[in-house]
Amino acid sequence: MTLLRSPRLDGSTSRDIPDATVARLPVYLRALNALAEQGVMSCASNELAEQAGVNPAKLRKDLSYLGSYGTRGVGYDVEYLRYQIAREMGQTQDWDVVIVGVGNLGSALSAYQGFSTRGIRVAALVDADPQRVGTVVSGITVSPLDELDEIVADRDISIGVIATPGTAAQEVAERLVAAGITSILNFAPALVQVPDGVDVRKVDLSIELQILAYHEQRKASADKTSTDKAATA
Amino acid sequence: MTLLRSPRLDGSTSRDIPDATVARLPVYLRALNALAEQGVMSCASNELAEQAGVNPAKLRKDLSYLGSYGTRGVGYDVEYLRYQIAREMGQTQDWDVVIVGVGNLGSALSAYQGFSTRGIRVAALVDADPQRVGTVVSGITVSPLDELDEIVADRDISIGVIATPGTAAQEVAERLVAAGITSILNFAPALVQVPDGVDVRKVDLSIELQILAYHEQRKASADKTSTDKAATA
DNA sequence: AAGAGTTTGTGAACGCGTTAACAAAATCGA
DNA sequence: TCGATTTTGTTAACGCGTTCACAAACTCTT
Ligand SMILES: NC(=O)c1ccc[n+]([C@@H]2O[C@H](COP(=O)([O-])OP(=O)(O)OC[C@H]3O[C@@H](n4cnc5c(N)ncnc54)[C@H](O)[C@@H]3O)[C@@H](O)[C@H]2O)c1
Ligand SMILES: NC(=O)c1ccc[n+]([C@@H]2O[C@H](COP(=O)([O-])OP(=O)(O)OC[C@H]3O[C@@H](n4cnc5c(N)ncnc54)[C@H](O)[C@@H]3O)[C@@H](O)[C@H]2O)c1
Repeated sequence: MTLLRSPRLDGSTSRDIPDATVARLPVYLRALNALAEQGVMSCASNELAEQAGVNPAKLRKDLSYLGSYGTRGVGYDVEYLRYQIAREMGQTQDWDVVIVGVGNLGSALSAYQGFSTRGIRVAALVDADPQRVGTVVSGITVSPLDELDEIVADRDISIGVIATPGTAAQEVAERLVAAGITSILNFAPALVQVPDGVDVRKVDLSIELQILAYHEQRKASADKTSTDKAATA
Repeated sequence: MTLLRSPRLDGSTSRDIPDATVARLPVYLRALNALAEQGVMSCASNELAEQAGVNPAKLRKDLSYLGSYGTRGVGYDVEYLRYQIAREMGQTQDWDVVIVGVGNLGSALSAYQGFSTRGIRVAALVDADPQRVGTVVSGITVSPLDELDEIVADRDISIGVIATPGTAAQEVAERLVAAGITSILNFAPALVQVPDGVDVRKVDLSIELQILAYHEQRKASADKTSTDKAATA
């Protein structure tokens, strides 16, 4: 018998779920939604894993951290599993997000319709530029930076997005934390330091392309090597 | 003596660099640029590691995959190391990129000035919508999907970005591959299947926020638990 | 009721990435 | 020149994540 999980009254587990698993649960959720739309009521780990693009063993191991929601010899009930993952991910409620920096990227994020089906709602937009403040972007009026504290407090927002230039990122992070934000998604190419208890995730689109460029270079030089070899042979 | 690395004429190494290391090299590059701008000529692994936000041992281990570019008792020459990493990453040349899907996100990416300093150049924009084709976005005229093949061939583009809705992602990926693209950055919330030899990286912004929401939920329930305990005590 | 077939949940092995620790190699002062 | 000091490059231990493989648990057929 394992004592790693301690069940709670609401059915959720207190045991930490590995980071790698947490990052995949939304993928499973999406796969389950796709199956549900196709009218599939039940599925085996093989099918769900294929939909999600992962190894079936990995899928089963991931799900085992949540509990035992399948039936041996049968598989998983699509709707039931979907609900269990959604609950574990906190998707039974909507999470309000404030975006700081309403430039090209901030505007694109505000306009994105796909967040709502994933339990994310862009609740407020903030910018330092007086020219932008007061303008309406995707139906939301852009607020000045000064009002960050009230916005976060009034709407009980806990997640902030930094979409300002890198030079402003640290200052914005500090203001977000001071306002009560405890989770930050940072798009600026800059390291932000935050106190313990505040989560920061960074998305660096330049690096993604640089990694691809690296692999392209390797492919190119490998081609060259084999061509050279062929020429020598 | 180690035989893991086989030096080449141009000084590059043929040995595979671990994925985790490749993903950090651009971070080191950025840190070195920052130091160079401050007029720092030389630095120890400690200082560079702090700038980059990583463990010094990790930094040294990462750099050791490239070669032995430091001096014991002294540290690293900022400019020399910067060049070595840039060369390893393929940043001695510019990499042209084609963006497919010039909507909110595609437009934001096209407008981004930060790519150029990282060796990335948005060379072409493609969209399926006749309304968008022919319009000029960030100084680039949007081309129809039909012209993808010529664009990729003429400009010798090897990297493609998918910024279309998820439903179009697989089809777009196939057209990119058919056109000769061998690296894809996919922003659509969909799995794309590609032949061997084609690299795909996926950026899923919804998932980033969902992961933060998960941790928020855990913080909230942990608070609740401790409050409960305090109340019981 | 029992046996054949199916599929989950998990123990165990493996591999990759991280980190600590230290020998090797350089500088510096006497 | 030599010993003290600094800092790299690397080895070894550790931990996390992935994957295999299989017993346990379920269904279905006879
Ligand atoms: N646009 C992209 O595709 C892209 C790609 C990669 C990285 N990024 C990064 O994302 C961030 C945003 O990029 P962008 O293209 O939207 O930039 P942008 O210049 O279009 O917008 C930045 C916005 O931030 C606001 N701002 C500046 N300082 C501020 C402060 N202290 N507080 C609040 N708001 C402030 C500006 O007024 C502006 O509206 C940048 O850090 C950029 O490096 C963007
Ligand atoms: N905007 C965001 O902040 C955001 C956030 C997360 C994820 N995404 C994802 O990024 C992708 C793009 O998002 P967006 O907000 O820019 O969408 P969008 O609707 O604004 O733009 C999509 C563009 O793709 C074009 N398109 C459609 N089918 C095409 C095809 N077959 N070939 C070429 N072009 C085609 C459309 O004409 C349109 O211009 C989507 O998959 C979305 O889910 C966007």
